[in-house]
Amino acid sequence: MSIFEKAENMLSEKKIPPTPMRLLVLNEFLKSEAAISLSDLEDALSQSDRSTLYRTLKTFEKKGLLHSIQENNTTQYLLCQHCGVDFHNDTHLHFFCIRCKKTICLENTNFILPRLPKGFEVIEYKLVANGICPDCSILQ
Amino acid sequence: MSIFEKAENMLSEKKIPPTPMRLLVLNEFLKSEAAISLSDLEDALSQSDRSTLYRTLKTFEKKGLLHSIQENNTTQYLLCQHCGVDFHNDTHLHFFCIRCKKTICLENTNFILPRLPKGFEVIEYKLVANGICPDCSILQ
DNA sequence: CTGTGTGCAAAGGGTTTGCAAGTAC
DNA sequence: GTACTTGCAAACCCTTTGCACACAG
Repeated sequence: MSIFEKAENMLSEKKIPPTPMRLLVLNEFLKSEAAISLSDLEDALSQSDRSTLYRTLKTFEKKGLLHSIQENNTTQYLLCQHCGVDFHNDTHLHFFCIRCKKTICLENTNFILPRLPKGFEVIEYKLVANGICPDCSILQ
Repeated sequence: MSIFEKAENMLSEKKIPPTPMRLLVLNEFLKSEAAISLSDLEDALSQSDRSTLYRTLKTFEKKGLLHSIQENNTTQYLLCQHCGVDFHNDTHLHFFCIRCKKTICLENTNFILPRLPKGFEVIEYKLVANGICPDCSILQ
């Protein structure tokens, strides 16, 4: 299955009508290991319009294809692992490297979630650690 | 001990030279249960200059008096509990209410932190849950 | 025809910096 | 005098929206 077919499948799974623009954007996420911000996307798809990219990201997030983390004064988007429409389930840790400014998901780092005080209804967890990633650590 | 004296003590503990401006800002944090953004601070201290407030917040954060969380497209600052200069130790959960837009610390919700893959050096955790807080939940 | 997606332009908001004047040691 | 603090102004960047046009069912 090509990456293109994979993208189409992912969109239809999430009930997102596929368009060339959306396939293009989703391909960027499939190619990337790190989180992608709107600016990153503009750079990668320089011929595309910013507001279209913005709305594409919002659509993807709303439909549970992407989740977002705010760090470094921007919103960074990552592919969801186990999210549904209007339902996010990303209780794993994200890592933001203060040197290379990349954000990645750390799979297999699920937290044992604490019990919250009565009355708090959690919709979504956004768990970030920042520090220095292995690549930047080696470079000293 | 007055709130004013308390603020002075806190500043000197963190080796931050006390100025009227800084005492004013710290008082806002001592009065507030919720996180405070730069905009909030501007509203509360409307006679003060934005960049001065901005630099005050940055100084406080750097010295370990405040820590920050990014949510709702802004940086929100909260009083640290156990942080030192250039050393943050806030592994408790923060809660951002999507209705009232307030962010608070949930004390006594320390996570059992997962073991990270080799090579990742964590400087600081920023753990946020968003959802609906008890106050807003009651209001329906 | 109607709802959806896209492109262009602009507004809005938050963050950050340069510079000059003021203050403290 | 020197270092630090503050105020003013402006720049910068990211996010968001309005509107018109294109496209698909």
